[in-house]
Amino acid sequence: MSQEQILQPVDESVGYMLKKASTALRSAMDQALRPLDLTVPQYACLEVLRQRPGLSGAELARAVFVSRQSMNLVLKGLEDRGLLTRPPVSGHGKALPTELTSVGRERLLAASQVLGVVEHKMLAALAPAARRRLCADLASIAAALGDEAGPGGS
Amino acid sequence: MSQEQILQPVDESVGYMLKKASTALRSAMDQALRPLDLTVPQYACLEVLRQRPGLSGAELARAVFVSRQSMNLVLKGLEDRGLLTRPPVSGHGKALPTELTSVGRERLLAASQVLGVVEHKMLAALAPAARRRLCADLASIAAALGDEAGPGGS
DNA sequence: GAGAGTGTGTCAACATGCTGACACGCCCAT
DNA sequence: ATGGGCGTGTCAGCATGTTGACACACTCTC
Repeated sequence: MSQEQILQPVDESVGYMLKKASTALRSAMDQALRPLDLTVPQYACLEVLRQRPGLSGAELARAVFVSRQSMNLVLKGLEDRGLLTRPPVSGHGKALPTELTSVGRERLLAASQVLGVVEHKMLAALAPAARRRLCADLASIAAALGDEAGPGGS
Repeated sequence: MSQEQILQPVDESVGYMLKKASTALRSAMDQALRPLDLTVPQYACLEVLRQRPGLSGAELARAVFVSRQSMNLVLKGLEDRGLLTRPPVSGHGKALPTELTSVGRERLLAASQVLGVVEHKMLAALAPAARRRLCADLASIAAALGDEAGPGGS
């Protein structure tokens, strides 16, 4: 029942620093993407879609850690702007495979380059080996906490 | 103009894993705190307040990465439940030093123990040295991206 | 062929959080 | 004492995201 390490300052807590780093990255990405009229979820959606074309909205949602509904809004916005296409089926309940348009691919490329700058800035102080180690550690954390994290819908 | 490392799968992107780990942690903490009727921001608020009693709402907001307004709602909720006290001043524009009540300290202790389990689970695969290294790396990332991240209010 | 089971897209309601803007108190320089 | 600058608390409006629920399509089993 001893107080263990409860007294440690928050700056030494992995959880706190994780939140801090994540918030900083999110903010930096948002700022970098603003000139391109893209939000972070929108970019993430495009990026996942490039790597795995034809994905349905629900699968996309799981990959980007949002709910199906939010992803639907994102997709709607991107579709209206001509960055991706979905087969215009009238009925519900049918998977709508989504694909990037050439405009979408182009926009994604621009976004990748802008975000490359951000990532470089973020990792400038870390050697390649340290980066891989960090990535592996983060993966370990995510796995240990149960992979089914995030908003799982219904 | 070469495609550089654009083709790497998302699983090897530090940014992606950072988001994934952060989401997983947030989800796990939320679930762990639910029985105590506390949300993550509420817990964070209590924890910071324990380490630095008498903090004003705005300072608290910066420490927890939320806006003053959100923090105000959090504080209101916690005050109504008797977990903390603020001097009931009528006018605006004056800093209201906040302090934990004994009930608040007690609740915070319970939360710390519950979250200790989560943290242990999260870091089980990492040796102490690796934990410190991870923490330092995350701090490095946050610093490199500019410390003034997060919702900065007006 | 009929049935359950799973996955999907959509609607409504709700919760959370932020941006913008305002009024007020404190502090320092004049 | 008086003015400006800064920090703070609060209000209104809006955007985003989630939970819960429903209708429909596909597949597998009997």
